[in-house]
Amino acid sequence: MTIATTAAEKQLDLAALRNVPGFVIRLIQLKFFDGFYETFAELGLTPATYAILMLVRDNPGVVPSSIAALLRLQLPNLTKILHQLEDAGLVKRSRSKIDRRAIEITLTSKGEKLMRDAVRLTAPYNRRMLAPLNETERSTLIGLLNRICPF
Amino acid sequence: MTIATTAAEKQLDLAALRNVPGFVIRLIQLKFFDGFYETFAELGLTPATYAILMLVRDNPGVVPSSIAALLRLQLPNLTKILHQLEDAGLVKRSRSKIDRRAIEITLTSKGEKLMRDAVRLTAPYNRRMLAPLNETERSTLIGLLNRICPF
DNA sequence: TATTGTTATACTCTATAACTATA
DNA sequence: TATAGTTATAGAGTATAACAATA
Repeated sequence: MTIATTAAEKQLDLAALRNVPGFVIRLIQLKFFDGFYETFAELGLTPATYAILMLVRDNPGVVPSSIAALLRLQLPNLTKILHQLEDAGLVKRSRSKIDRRAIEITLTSKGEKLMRDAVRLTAPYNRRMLAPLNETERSTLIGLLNRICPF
Repeated sequence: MTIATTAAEKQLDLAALRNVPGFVIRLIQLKFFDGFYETFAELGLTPATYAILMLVRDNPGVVPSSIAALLRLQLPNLTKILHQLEDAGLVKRSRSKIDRRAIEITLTSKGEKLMRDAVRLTAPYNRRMLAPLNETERSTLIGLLNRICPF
């Protein structure tokens, strides 16, 4: 006989952990990541590149240090990703004329097209992840999450 | 002059990303992890070991495959952690008499004491992470999160 | 034949230190 | 002297394959 591996089968007591938001949020985040790859893998996007490209789309000329601070990435790690995105022809890096240490990041037309495709997949993805909630509850959740989001 | 690195300083447009719950949840999760280490590092706990030990506390005799399935850990990775917890004297591993392939995990008295200490820190930690919300909003958020949590 | 747990290993993500060029 | 970005590297977390013991 197989040992049951789901909470329901095993009748595990999860009451304590369910009241630890950090634990619940971690499981939800894993669910969102799994769902993200199911939805966006066909575009070659990861959660990190999606966020970076969307940030660049809405803030053309943004510099790596700003991107890193907002997305909580270390600059060395972001540098590598930006070079990959440049190699893929999705972003352009150009020296700032104001501060020649800084690199201004913008989307290429290929990058813009990719993000248009990504945007089309975003609403269905969000709906699928929040499927257990009705429209009002989704809005409430998004509002509360933004209140505790660190920016 | 220093290039501003916070969203507020740079006046970055984040409207699109704020409406992507997966993105907001990722940032919140990083905040919870940072806060967790600030609070629980003195006890030597990580988010993973906290969850494992709490699960074992409430479900003595639970087997590794059940823990792994619930916490979304791969069994080989959990095996290593469980051996570390055993070496630290926090859990006991004993062969199941029903299925001699299975290992039943229980807390030692040292493990029980550690989790009593951890529980004392949990409520203040949760309150600190949810500080921007009032009591009603915290309950609403926890309820909604549990609705979309995958178990 | 399938499952539990283990070992070994590889891969990704993240973090840190040292360097350059610019300010 | 400090900052932006880069390079190299190390560490943690996660994933996969092969195996022994048991069902």
